[in-house]
Amino acid sequence: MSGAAIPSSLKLASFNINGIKARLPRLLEWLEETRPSVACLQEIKTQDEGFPAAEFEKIGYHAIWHGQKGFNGVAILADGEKPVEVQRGLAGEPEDEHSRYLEADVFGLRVVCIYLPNGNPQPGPKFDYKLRWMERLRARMAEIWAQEVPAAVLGDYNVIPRDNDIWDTRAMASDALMQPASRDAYARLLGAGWTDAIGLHHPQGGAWTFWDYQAGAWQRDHGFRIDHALLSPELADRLVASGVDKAHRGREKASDHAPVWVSLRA
DNA sequence: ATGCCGCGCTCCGCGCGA
Repeated sequence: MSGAAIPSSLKLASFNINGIKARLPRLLEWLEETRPSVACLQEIKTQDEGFPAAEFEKIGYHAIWHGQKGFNGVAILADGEKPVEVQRGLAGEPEDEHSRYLEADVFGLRVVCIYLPNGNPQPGPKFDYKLRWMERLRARMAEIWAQEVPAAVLGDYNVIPRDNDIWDTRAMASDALMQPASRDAYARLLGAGWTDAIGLHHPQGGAWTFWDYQAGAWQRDHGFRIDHALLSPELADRLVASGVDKAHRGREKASDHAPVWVSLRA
C-alpha cells in the first residue's frame, strides 16, 4: 500500500477500450472527466512492454497490467494508490496463455478485472473454451468468497444476461453471447450471493454497454449489455449508484464499448 | 448468406472481435 488515505466513497469502473494505443487520448480524457477510484481495462491489445504506464502516472493513476501481443490484455488502474497484485490468470488450464484475468487488492477491497472469452462461433471449440473459462472463474470466485473479503469482479463478461439487455433478441439469437448455456454459466457465477449491480439498477433493461461499429448500430441504438460489475454481499450493501458513461461511446475514435461504474459508500 | 467497422500486425490482406 502506498499509504494514501482510503477515500470517503469509492467509484469502481470497467472499460473495454479496444486497443490502449489507439484509444489513449480518449481513455485519459475519460479518467480525468469521471475520475474513478479504480478502473479495470480490457482489450488493451499490447504486450507488457508497450503499456503506457507513464501516461497514467502523469494524471495520478498507478497501474498493474497483464498484456499479450495483438489481442486481449487487462489492466487495473487506481487513483493515488498502486494496486497490489494477487493473481494473474485462472487456474485449471496451464496451456491457456490468453491474458484475461487480473486480481488485486486496492483501497481495502479485492478487485478482479476480467475479459471473458467471446465464444463465437458457436457451437465449436471457442464456445467450449468460453464455458470452461466461466467455470474456472466460478471456482476462483468461490475461493474469494471463502476469504470473506469485500470483493468486486468487473469487466467484459461477453454475456447478455436477460432478454431485456439487448435491443432485439432475434438479431443475436444464435450468438454465443446469449446462448442458454452462456446465461446458465453466468447465473452460476452469481451463485448464492454475488450482485449484478447494473442489472439490479436496471430491472427493465435498456442499459446497453456495447454498440457494434458496423451497420449504424450506435446511431440506431442497437446495443446490448455485456459489461458487468459483480459485488460481494458486503459491497452490495454499500452500493449507492451505478451507471454507464454512454456519451463516451459517441465521441471521435471511441471504443465500441462504453465504460460502466458503481459507486460505493466507504 | 455475407459484409458492414476498427483494431493490431506485416500482411499492404488477414485474424479477431461481438
